[in-house]
Amino acid sequence: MPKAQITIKDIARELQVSVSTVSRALNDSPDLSAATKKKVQDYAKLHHYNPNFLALSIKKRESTIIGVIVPEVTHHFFASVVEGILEVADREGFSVLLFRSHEQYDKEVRSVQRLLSSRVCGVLTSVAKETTRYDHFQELVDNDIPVIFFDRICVDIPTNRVVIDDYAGALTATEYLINTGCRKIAFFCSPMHLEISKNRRGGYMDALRKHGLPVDHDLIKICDNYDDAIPVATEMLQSENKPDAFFAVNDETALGILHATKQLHFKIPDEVSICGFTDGFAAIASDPQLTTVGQNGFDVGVSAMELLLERIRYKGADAMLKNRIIRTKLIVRETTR
Amino acid sequence: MPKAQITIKDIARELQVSVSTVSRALNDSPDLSAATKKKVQDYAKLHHYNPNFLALSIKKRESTIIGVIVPEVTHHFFASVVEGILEVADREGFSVLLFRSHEQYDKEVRSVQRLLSSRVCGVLTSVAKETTRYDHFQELVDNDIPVIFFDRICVDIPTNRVVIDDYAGALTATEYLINTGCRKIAFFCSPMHLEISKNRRGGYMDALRKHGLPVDHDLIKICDNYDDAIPVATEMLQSENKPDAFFAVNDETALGILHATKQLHFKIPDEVSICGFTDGFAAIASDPQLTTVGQNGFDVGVSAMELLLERIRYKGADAMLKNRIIRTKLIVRETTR
DNA sequence: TTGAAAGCGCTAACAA
DNA sequence: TTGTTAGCGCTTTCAA
Repeated sequence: MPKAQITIKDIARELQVSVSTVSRALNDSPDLSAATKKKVQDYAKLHHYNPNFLALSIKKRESTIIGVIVPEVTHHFFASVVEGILEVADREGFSVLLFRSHEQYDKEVRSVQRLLSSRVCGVLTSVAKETTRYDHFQELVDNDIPVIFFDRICVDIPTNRVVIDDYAGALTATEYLINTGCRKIAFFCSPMHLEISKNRRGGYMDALRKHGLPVDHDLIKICDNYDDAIPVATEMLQSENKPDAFFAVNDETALGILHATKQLHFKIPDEVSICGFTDGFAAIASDPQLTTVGQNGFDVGVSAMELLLERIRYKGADAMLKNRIIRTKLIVRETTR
Repeated sequence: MPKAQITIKDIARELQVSVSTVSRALNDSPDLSAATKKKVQDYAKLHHYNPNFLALSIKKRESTIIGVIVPEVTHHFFASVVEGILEVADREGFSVLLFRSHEQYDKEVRSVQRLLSSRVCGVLTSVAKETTRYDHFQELVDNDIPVIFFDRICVDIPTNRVVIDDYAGALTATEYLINTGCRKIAFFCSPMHLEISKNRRGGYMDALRKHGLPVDHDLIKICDNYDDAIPVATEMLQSENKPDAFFAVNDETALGILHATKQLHFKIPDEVSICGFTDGFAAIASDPQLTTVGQNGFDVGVSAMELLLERIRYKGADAMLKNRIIRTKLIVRETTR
């Protein structure tokens, strides 16, 4: 923060009025002569006066900066969420302090620390894969800073959450696979301590049960990225217990499976069906185009931000432990029958 | 910023010492008895004291928040840049206030305004497509706030820049197409007022000239996204003047062209070669996999942030109008011979 | 080794 | 209608 920008004090001095007069004029206070007000406002505009948000925050003990921590910015889903958040924030006059945990616990803790020191008025976050303790988030709550979890939520802390309807999304997708004739459906997902993994697996399993299909645990793999998916899928496809369909926790993984399947010259979707989760641009770019469960990240961001605004504005209105569920949509393209 | 967090004043009161003692202890000042220092530090730790960055900034007249404005967070390249920035920022103790212009001039102006009010210590940005006036950026410079442009730079303002080597990238890619036998190479790019368009077109044209090929302006289109590319490419492929290669300003556009080409059943790469620019995940997901000019967004972000740190730390060291050029790398995959 | 006090930019009683 | 003043959390002279 170099060469100080112009302050109300500067204006007061130049215009030979008191700082409070300037403050009132700039805040368009009613008890002020129109002439004075105009004089000050004109001068301010002319000299590009910008209110110092830092001073304002410290004085009014409330800031207009919200903190956001995401695991990874380059993941299409999280990038969309951030865009949704920025959209609402911009409209409502808030700014966003962004952090990336890179899936690491200690980075997440450090980010929370900075957020605390920055006196943000709220935090929106999706927890890192590595994280299994939640004291840092609890500290935010203890300091009365509203926390909204989205997607990768933390069930230990009672607060607002915005989740994708993982269970329903997985159930619908799996049922679709079953209804199109698949019988041995493999499931690739993230580590099981994450709620989204539990929920998606729940949907997957219930779909199988509902249709009288056995749950084969050899068909369930912890594998959630492109590179790892290729060898894992290859091995499964060459085994005795070859699946006739794959359902993956994200598009990258599904596309890795697709790659492996094509290399082994299996017909898609006739011999092997594949379904992803997310619906990023790559799902359209692939050939055959990927069937996937679309999760609208932008809406998640918008909802999370809206929930936060409610918390900030009607703080009296107790609890407000509202949750929001964002519906998914099965987008059938070419990797399923 | 709800229920005030603990302050040095609270600590001073509880410990029956003065605020200056607390301040000194927390800053590990040498002229203080070890006992007092320890007492204060222990108390602070125990009670989760977090220094108030706002107060600090206002007092020291320097903040540790940098502003970043990108056109779009969901574009893979920009998301990578943001990650690079966050990486260095985190390591060096800075926080990032993120804005998205959504390619709109007025949003960009509003973002700069907020950055000014937030008293950030520097700004990293890539200008919106819509932007043709630069007063808002000039205002940052006028207030001695270091501005670093990356990728979509602004040549009117003398400051640091980090650019992709667009010219060389385009030249290399075009030459590769020529060397593999392509003779009628179409070029799809963004609006011409952007420097990146000029530079990439420059590389494209120079490659043609160097190899004695004519520049056919019917083969140059302003078209830079997936959806628009499909009809435009389709029409070209059905015309008399059918190109035997396409070079596009980004992967999305190249993938749109790929889609159109496949629909018309042209053999790729034998009848039609395609080359993109960026190298996002979709380039790997596509089939055939996309040949593209890889631009390392992460490195751009890292370089931009490093340049900013130099500016902040050695502000005396005059000018420092260093630029950084990030090299591209032609990644040959399956859409070229 | 410690404390008192001023001041960063701003707002909001309280006075005038 | 306007000014004076205190104070938000903190650092930093200057004194003690």
